Amino acid sequence: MIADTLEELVFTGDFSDGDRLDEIRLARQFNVSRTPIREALQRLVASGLAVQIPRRGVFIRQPGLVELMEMFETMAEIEGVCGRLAAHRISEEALADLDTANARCTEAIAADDADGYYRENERFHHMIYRHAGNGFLEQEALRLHRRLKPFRRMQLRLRGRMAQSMAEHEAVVAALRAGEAERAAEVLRGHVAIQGEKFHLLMASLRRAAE
Amino acid sequence: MIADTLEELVFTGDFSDGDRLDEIRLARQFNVSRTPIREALQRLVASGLAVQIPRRGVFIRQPGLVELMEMFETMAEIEGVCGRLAAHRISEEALADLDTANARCTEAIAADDADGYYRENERFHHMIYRHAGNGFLEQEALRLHRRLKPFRRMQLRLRGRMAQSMAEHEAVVAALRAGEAERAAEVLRGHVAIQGEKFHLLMASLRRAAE
DNA sequence: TGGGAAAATCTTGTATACAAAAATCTTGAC
DNA sequence: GTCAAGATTTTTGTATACAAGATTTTCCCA
Repeated sequence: MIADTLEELVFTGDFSDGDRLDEIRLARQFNVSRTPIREALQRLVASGLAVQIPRRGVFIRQPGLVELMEMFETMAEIEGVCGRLAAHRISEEALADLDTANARCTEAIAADDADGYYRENERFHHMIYRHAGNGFLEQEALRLHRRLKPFRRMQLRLRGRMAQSMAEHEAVVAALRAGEAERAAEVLRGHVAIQGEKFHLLMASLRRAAE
Repeated sequence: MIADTLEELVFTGDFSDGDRLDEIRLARQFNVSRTPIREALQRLVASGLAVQIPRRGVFIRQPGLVELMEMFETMAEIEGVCGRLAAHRISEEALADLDTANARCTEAIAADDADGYYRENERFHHMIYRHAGNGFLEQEALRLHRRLKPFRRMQLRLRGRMAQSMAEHEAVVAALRAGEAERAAEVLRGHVAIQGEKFHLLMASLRRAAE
């Protein structure tokens, strides 16, 4: 529970890169002893959100731009794999569910409801992972998806990105429905890879604005 | 350090599925207090080798056959991805290194040196991960590779498997050298997928022998 | 004799105390 | 005034004590 709260704090940017997570201070903050804090910190380290330097403490570690791009590329490849497998394994009902999610996405765009859009978008991707028909792969995909969540949301703010994303979703469903595995893989891979590129773009423009 | 030892014990089969890892007993065994044992157990849980049930303890959790097959399939897909990326990104020197590793593998087969074969085989795969040119993907590949290690070794015992595996390795290098990304991906995927199938075969025959 | 409730025991989870290592501060010499 | 060595403080890592929940045992009654 404490680990989740700390994770939230890292994601929401309350901690910045290189900050030391002081056990005693956190213990006071959460009104517990150091022991549960240490367990929470170990979880953060295990999930890659922090690094532990022996006898020095644990430091939060925000991924740099290059690492983020690597993570987006990996996510794109994994989604591609899920798409290729799903093309062979997905059921008719599941395809209908994907259509439903997409319809709700379109509604959300019309209503200018970014949160709603994001929620249904997430459902869409989770369904693809699920219907790859490989529970282990699904878990790995979910893990990485979750890790990239705060960064993925940012690029959705770009003008016209939501509509573009929707079109890509529909191409994915079309390929899956046709059972065209390689096309499904390629479309999904591109759909995620472009998120990484858009994110990169966003960061570059932000950096330029800061100067 | 204790976590590594425990991991070893799990891999070498000193613990079987569902065993409870008694903190007090382990503490006595390692001559330390419960605190470091608890930290080690948390690591095992984080790496998926054990599950923790609150107020009940942590239990070791060997993956069942279906999960293992899922893991092999995932590994095959990830290696395929590494191969596809590496086909575009690998250097001439690295290709030469792959050849060297393969040559050593052949020698090891001639000398009937299973350990040596396995060591060079591992180097081969690690190099492919490395030259996919994506540090994050590399780490993920290494993680899964490591997790599957004890099971991968088993299938190498099958008669003729080492020679077959070697031929596949050479096909991989040929595709990489030609820069044929899709072929490299397919060959590598097949190379790992067949390991899963062989492993399945082995388990089935072992089960039949037990009856 | 079987079933169930209560007590005893065991085990996890948390707090705290202590040891060792790292970081910081102080003091002295040049 | 600056640098370095030693002392002090801070901080992590480990041991131990205690609390709360889970399990087992025991005992009573039908």
